Amino acid sequence: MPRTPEANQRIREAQRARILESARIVFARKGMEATIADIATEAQISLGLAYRYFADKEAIFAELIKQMVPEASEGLQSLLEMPGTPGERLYELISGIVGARGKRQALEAHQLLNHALDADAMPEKTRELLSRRYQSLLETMRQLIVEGQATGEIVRGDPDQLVAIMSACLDGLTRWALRDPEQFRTYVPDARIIMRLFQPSRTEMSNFEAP
Amino acid sequence: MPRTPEANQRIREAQRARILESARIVFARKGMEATIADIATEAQISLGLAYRYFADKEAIFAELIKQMVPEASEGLQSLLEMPGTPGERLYELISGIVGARGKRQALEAHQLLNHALDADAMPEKTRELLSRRYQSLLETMRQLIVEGQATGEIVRGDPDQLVAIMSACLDGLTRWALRDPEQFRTYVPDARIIMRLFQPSRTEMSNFEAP
Amino acid sequence: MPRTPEANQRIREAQRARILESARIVFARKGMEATIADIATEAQISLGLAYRYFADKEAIFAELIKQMVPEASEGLQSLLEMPGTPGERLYELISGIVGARGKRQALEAHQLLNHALDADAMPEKTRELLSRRYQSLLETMRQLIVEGQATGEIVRGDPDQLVAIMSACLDGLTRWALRDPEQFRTYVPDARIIMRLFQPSRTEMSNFEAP
Amino acid sequence: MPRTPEANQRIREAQRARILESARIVFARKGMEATIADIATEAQISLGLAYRYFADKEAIFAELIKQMVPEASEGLQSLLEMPGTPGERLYELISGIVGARGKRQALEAHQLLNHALDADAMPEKTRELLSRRYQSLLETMRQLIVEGQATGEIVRGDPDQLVAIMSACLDGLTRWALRDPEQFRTYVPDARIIMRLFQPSRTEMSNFEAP
DNA sequence: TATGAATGAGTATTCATTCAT
DNA sequence: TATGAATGAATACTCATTCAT
Repeated sequence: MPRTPEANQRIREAQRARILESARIVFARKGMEATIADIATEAQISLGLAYRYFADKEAIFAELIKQMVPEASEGLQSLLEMPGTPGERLYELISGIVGARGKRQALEAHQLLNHALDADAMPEKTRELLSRRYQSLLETMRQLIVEGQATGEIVRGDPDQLVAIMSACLDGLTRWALRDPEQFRTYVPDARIIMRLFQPSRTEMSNFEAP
Repeated sequence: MPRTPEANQRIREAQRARILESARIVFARKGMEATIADIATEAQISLGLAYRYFADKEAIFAELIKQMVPEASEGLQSLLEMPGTPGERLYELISGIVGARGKRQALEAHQLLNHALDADAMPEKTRELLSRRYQSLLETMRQLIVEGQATGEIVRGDPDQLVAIMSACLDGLTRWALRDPEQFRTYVPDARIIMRLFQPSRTEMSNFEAP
Repeated sequence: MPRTPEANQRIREAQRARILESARIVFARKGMEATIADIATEAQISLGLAYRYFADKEAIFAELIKQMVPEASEGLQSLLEMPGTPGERLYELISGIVGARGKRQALEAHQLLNHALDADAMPEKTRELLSRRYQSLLETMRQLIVEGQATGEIVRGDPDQLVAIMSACLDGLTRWALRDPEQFRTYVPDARIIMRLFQPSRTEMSNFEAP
Repeated sequence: MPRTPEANQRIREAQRARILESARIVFARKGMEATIADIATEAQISLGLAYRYFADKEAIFAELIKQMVPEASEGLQSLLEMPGTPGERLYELISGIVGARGKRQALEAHQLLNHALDADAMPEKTRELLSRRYQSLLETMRQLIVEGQATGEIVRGDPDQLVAIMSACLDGLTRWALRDPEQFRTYVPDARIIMRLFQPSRTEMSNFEAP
C-alpha cells in the first residue's frame, strides 16, 4: 500500500530539513572537515539516504548557505522606511548585527559563510547568491550613510569607503565572536563605539594626520 | 670527491627556504587543503625530498608561522618609546598594520594565521606562540590607549573593550584585503577613519544612544 | 527496501571472518611484511573495505592472534584432572602439541605467534594476552612434572628448567614444521622421544658428565 | 697523488668489514626493518658509500650470513676425529652449541639466520649456502649417533629422526636465548638434560606408549 | 673513493560516492 | 523510500636506490 503522494512530499521535506539542520550543527562543530557520514549520523539517517536528497556534499553546503543568508539579512528593507534620522537607523542596523553575534545560530551561519568564501571549490551560483545578499546589506548601509551625510549626522567622505570599512569591522567582530564567544559576550561590543567610525570629527583628532 | 660540507649546508638552506616559500604560496592559495605534493610541485622537487627537510606537513606549517609572525609584530616595542603623543603613536601602529595589508606577503601571513587559528589540529606549541605574539600587539595597543585616555586624546571607556574592537576591525580589514586585494587597494582604507573608533565624541552623536 | 538488520549482521560477520581468514593465509605466507592490500586481494574485496571492519593493520593482526591462541591452549585444564599417571598425562599434552604440528592451521597460528613475539610494535595488550596464554600452558606442564617427580616417573631436577627446555624443544619442532611441513610429516616426531627429556636416567648416561 | 693500489685495497677491505659489522649490530637490534641508512649511520659512513661496496641491501644481508655460518659450524670436523666415546663427543657438540647461546655474537648470528629463513626474498644462492652449512652440522651429529648406537650408548631408532628432533630442540633453545637472554642465563640449559633425547630408555617409561 | 641530496615506487589510511537489496 | 556494504581515488609518509659533485 503506497503512501499518498502528499505524505511522501511531507516526509521528503521533513527529511531534507533534518539533514540541513544536522549539517549546520556538524559544520559548525567540525568545520569543512565534516563528513557526510557525520551529517548522516547526526541526522540519524543512513549514509546513502543523504544522497537521495542532495546530489553531493557541495549541494548540502550550498543549500545551507542559501537558507542562512536570508535570515541574516532579512528586515533590511524595513530599515530604509523606518522613522528616525538616518544615523538612528544606521545605529539600529549595526546594533542589530552586533547583537546577533551573541546568538549561536547567527554565528553558525557566519562560520559557514566564512568557509564558503574561503573554499575554492564553491560553485559559482552559490558564490553569486552570497555576494548578492551581502551587496544588499551594503547598499542599505550606503544609502543611510548618504542620507546621514546630507544631514551632517555622518562624517563626510566617500560613502563606499565608509561602507567598506564598516563591513570589514563587522566581519572582524563576527570572527571574534566565533573564535571566542565567551570573551565576546564579556566585552559586549557596543554599537555606539562602532558607530564612531561614522562620527564627524571635530578638531583634536586632526593631529592624527599622516605625516 | 664529495661535496664540501659547506656546499651541502648551502644546498640544505636553499632548499629549505624554497620549500617554505612554496608552502607559503600554496597554503595561501589552497588553505589547509594544500597537499605536500602541491608544495613539492610548486618547489619543483620530488615529493619525498620535502620529507628530508620537514618531518611532516604540520612541521612545514608550524615553521612557516614561526617565520611569519615575527615579521608582523616586529617594531612593536619601539612604538612605546617613540616620541609623539599616544594618539600619534597609535596612529602609527594602526596605519602600519593597515598599510601592510596592501602587501602580498603580509596578507599571506595573515591567511596562514587564520587557518592556524581555525585548525583544530594545531600543535599546542604553535598555538601558544601565535597567541603570545598576538597578545604583545594587543598589549602595546592597550598601553597607548591608556596613555591617550590620560591626555584626553582617546575616548574614555574600558581599554580592553577598545582594544578588542579595534583588533576585530583590523582583522576584518585583513580579510577584506585577502579576499579582494584589488578592491582593497582601490578604497585604500584610511587609518584616520579607523582611528575614529578611539575619538572622543562631542555632542551630536549622542542621539545614537540605544533606546 | 533496506536489507534487514539481520542480513547486514550476517554480511558483516561473514566478511569479518573472510578478512581474518585471508589475513591468516597472507600473514603465514609473507609474515609481517604482509600488506593490507594483500589481505584485501586474498579476500577479494576492495582495499577500503578492510578498513570498515578493522581500524588498522594492527587490529587485524591482534584479532587473529586473539582467535588463534585459545585454539592452541584449550583443553589444558582438563589434562590436570584426567585420570592416569602424571607421566601419562604429560605424554598426552606433548603428543597433542606435536600432533597438532602436522596441521596447517596450528602451524599458521604458531607462525603468527612468532611474528608477534618478534615484532617490537606489538600493542601491549596483545602481548600480554599471548603471554598469559603461554604461561598457562607452561604452568600445566610444570604441575604435571612436579607430580611426576613425586612418583619417580619424571627425572629429578628444577621443574622450571625442565619446563623451559621442553618448551624450547616444542618451539623448535614447530618452526621445523613451519619451515618444511613435508619433511616434518616424514619424520613424524615421536612424542615418546621428546618425553625422554623427562626420563629418569639410569647409569650409562652418567659418562656424559661435563669435564 | 693517487694512493697505491695496495693502500686502496686495504681501505676497501676495512670499509667492507666495517659495513658488515655495523649491519650485524643493526640487524640484531632492529630485525629486518633495519634500514640501509641505519647501517651507514652505525658504520659512520655515508649512505651512498654502502652501495660502492654492496650491490644492495640483500647483498649485505647475504654476505653477513656467509660470514656467520662458518663461525657457527667450525670445528665440526674435529669432533669426528676426537678421542672419547661417540656419546662423549656428541655431548661436546651439544654442550658447545648450547654454551655458545649465552654469547652475544652467536645469538646475533642465529637471529640473522632466522630472519634469513623467514624471508621469502632470500636469493637462492644464499639459501643454498645456509642449507649446506647446516647440513654438515647435522651430518656430523648423525654420524656420532650411528656410532653411539653401535656401542649402545645412544638409544636405538632412526638416526635421521633423532637428528631432526635434536636440531629442532637446539633451534628452540636458541630462540629462547634470543628472546630472553636474561632468563636463558638463569636456567643455564644443561647439555646433559638435552642429551637425554638420546638416552636409551629402561623400563618405566614404557607406559608412555601412545594408546 | 666518498658524500648526501634527490628520486620514485610502495604502503597505510580516509572518505565521497555508488549500488545491491 | 531507506540502508549500509562496497568501491576507488586521493593523500601522507617511508625507504631503497641513483646521481651530481
